[in-house]
Amino acid sequence: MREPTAGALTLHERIRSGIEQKILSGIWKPGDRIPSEFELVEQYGCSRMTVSKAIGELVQAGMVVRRRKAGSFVAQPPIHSGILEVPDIQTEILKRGQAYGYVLLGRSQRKSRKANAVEVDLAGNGELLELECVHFADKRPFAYEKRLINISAVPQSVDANFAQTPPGTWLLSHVPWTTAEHRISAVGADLPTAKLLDVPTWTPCLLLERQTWHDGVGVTHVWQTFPGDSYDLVATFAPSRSS
Amino acid sequence: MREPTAGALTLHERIRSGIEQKILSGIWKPGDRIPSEFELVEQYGCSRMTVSKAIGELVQAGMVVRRRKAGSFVAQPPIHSGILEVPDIQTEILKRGQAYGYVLLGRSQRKSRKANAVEVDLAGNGELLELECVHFADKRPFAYEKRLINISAVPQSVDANFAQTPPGTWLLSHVPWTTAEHRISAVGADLPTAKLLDVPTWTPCLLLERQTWHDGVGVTHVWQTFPGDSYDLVATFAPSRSS
DNA sequence: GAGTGGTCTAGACCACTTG
DNA sequence: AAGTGGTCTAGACCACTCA
Repeated sequence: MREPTAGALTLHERIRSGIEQKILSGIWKPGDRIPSEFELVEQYGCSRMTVSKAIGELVQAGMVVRRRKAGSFVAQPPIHSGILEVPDIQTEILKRGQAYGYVLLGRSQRKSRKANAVEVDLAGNGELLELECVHFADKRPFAYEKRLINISAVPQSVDANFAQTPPGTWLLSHVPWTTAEHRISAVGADLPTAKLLDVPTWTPCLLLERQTWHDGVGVTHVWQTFPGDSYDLVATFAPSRSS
Repeated sequence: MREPTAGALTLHERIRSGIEQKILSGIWKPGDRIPSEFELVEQYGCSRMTVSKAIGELVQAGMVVRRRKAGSFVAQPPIHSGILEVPDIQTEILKRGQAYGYVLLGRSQRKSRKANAVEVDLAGNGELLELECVHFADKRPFAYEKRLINISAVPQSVDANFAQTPPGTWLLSHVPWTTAEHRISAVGADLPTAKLLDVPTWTPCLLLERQTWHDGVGVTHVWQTFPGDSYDLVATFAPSRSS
């Protein structure tokens, strides 16, 4: 019993990894039921504790929820995993009790430019969708957004109606389980941005730059500019972390 | 065997919680060895699996590290738990390969002012230590910092030599396992700040405001102003989270 | 070498919740 | 009522690593 650490992975790690792959690759979607512990016990020919441990880790990672009698299910992906609350702007504004508005300024489809490191990093030399828009809270400009979408990662995006749905909101519901990197800095609003945001030129603004991946593939790269007084990013840390 | 869900906590939760309390309260300090699994088995009169599960959760939470033969130890507290990298400024600058410098501008001890919500929230109506300083990277101003310390939470701070050690660095090594809340916004540098940072007035700056607690008690509240072009906050998210 | 954690088993009973 | 997860036990063997 027990192979000599087969494949450098322990049994519960292999079980965990198997389920994780199904989820991250999108084969099992949020809300889908995963096999019951008994089914996995049969499939892997191990004891129930081992399966339970594997699933338990996925629960702690927030990828799975378990319900007695019902079974275990793929979790709804959190809004960028819940620590730094940088969610969808529409959601954020509505949560503040303000009216949300949105105007699409531009939309174009083109090849990524070799000279542009960001574009190459996002989409190689494939096709890009470029979007520009402004978000409004209670009729006042709240953020200016410029976004690139890697079309090969999200082919449906070419048919999406971004005149009605903001791209961030649309992407959230079409590409779950993403990894993201955020970069936050302070900039002065240049003339065109200032005009769009209805603030004086050179007003201090938060610039939030975010690159998103799904399954290792670049999905979108977005620049959002917020007037400094209209938006705070808040993050709370308790002593806790997993690997 | 097995009380009827005694105290609403399961056995492994009680074991976990017991150890956690010892760590969070500072009775067991980073690097200290915690009892071996066998000792805990005897102490709680349960099986080893149960103890192992409790410790395993603390490992996943990053509060404990286990080493074969040696035992299990209280982990070194992470720099504010590793997601939003807002570490100690000195560490950050040295990591960039720049020379670190620091000047203490002011230091005073006084009562917290009732009219000031931040001060009351931090220290009730107790004593405060107020510090102002500037951090330098390669001889150039990097950040202006204003800080309040709750003396009753960190009595040793009144004797600390902040002319030599920056308060952030000092606190990190004297008050581990803190909880923190960050608030990030963009502001223009006012005249005194601009002079200290050696930038033009009204330069866009990141304002990072951080309140820190230890064991439920306010420790420090700090405002750090960074010229917008000299500092980016970076945060990476993978699909994972614990409770 | 001996002590520690790491993993795993084959059971058991319980509690929840859904059908 | 039955199926599911939740917890726990009392063992076992292994692998690492410190003394």
